[in-house]
Amino acid sequence: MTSMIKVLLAEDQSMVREALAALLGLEDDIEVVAQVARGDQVLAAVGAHGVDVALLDIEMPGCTGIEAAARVHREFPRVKLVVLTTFGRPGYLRSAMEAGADAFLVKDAPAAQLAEAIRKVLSGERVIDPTLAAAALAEGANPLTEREREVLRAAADGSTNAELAKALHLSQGTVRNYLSTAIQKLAVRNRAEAVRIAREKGWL
Amino acid sequence: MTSMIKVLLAEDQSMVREALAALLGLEDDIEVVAQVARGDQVLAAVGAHGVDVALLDIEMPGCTGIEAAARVHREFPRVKLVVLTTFGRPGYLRSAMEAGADAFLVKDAPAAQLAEAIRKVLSGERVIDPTLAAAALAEGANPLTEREREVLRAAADGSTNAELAKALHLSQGTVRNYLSTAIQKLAVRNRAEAVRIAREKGWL
DNA sequence: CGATCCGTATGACATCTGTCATCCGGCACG
DNA sequence: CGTGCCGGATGACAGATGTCATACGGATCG
Repeated sequence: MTSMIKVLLAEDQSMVREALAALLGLEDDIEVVAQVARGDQVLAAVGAHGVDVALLDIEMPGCTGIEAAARVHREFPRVKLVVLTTFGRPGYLRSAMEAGADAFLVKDAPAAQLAEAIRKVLSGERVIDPTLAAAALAEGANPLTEREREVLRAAADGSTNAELAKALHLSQGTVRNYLSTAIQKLAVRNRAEAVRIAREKGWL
Repeated sequence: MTSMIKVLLAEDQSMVREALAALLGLEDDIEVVAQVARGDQVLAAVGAHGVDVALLDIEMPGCTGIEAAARVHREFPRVKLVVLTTFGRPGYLRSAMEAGADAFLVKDAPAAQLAEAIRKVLSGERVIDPTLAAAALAEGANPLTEREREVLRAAADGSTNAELAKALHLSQGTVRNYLSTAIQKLAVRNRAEAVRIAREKGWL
């Protein structure tokens, strides 16, 4: 072979990360040259190792894989980005694409698709599950405003209106208004459902 | 070597499952003889392949890895059980141990501990993260009654009292009473927090 | 410039939620 | 046998939540 494909692996759970490394290690044209456990370590590692492809989990401490993807895309536009996630939320796919991802894989998919996706993005292809792509398009864009998202996110842990108001420097009435509009936009009956639905769609 | 250690791998996410298989495949005394993606397929697979060790993820469709562990323990008491989970919830550890697990690992732990744990349980040892064990002991037992757990579980998706009452064949007042006592036992201020805390502790 | 949307806020109102006291029947434990 | 605890229920009450109308300043867009 002319040269190995250099891959960075970003995933917070060591066992999964090292297992994925073992999996990719079985491919004789792929070499895992760096592993990180936090989103905020991705950029530095990409710079340090001259990687060809970054494989990014979404759920990570530090920053999400999507944010990391956006940064890498800005700083190193030639590095290919594969986003890997547990949750096939259409909103995630949308954000990942906006962040410049070249492939979007769910961990439910067969392992063989991983190496395959790495080779495909390197040859300029994009890799997206067609079912997910359809779902993302069918779902439409996130209807929530930035503020509504913030309030909903803050309300997710069961905080009361008074606590939300204090935390976000808003009046209690305003908090209620935002939650009310969010509840209506999501067509649900209370904040708890709103949080759940927004999460499921990847809108939070 | 005299004989390979036969391992069953139960984990719903194909990519993770096959990656773990690749990882274990690197060990020359371990052989993954079966893989399943659902909890309710574990028992049959254990019976069919004469496995020495079953490696069980907790979060799985069909039934949880803990339930699967309990069944295997009843039917095949000589099969060693390693429970693997994303979440280091003390309540999970407790339930896993009660189900007859020999080892309890979190996916955060270094990959090397996996093969190590498999060898240790086969030699009769138990493998438990000491930090987690301490947390499980410090936390005490689940204070919620079966009914309180059920109601809380049903309330987790944001259902209203009326819906809960209908779904559980209870009066609305009774639903409120159960939620109220659960809220007090968990020392929180509303059902949303109660759900969150109970989840975190693995009491749901 | 006017229309529209966002962020913020208030007040009033209806409904939902959480608490408490109280009750019943059943079951377990000393 | 009494004393608890659990499952189940009712009614009353206070406080939290959700809805609606309305308002104002700023931004954006035609």
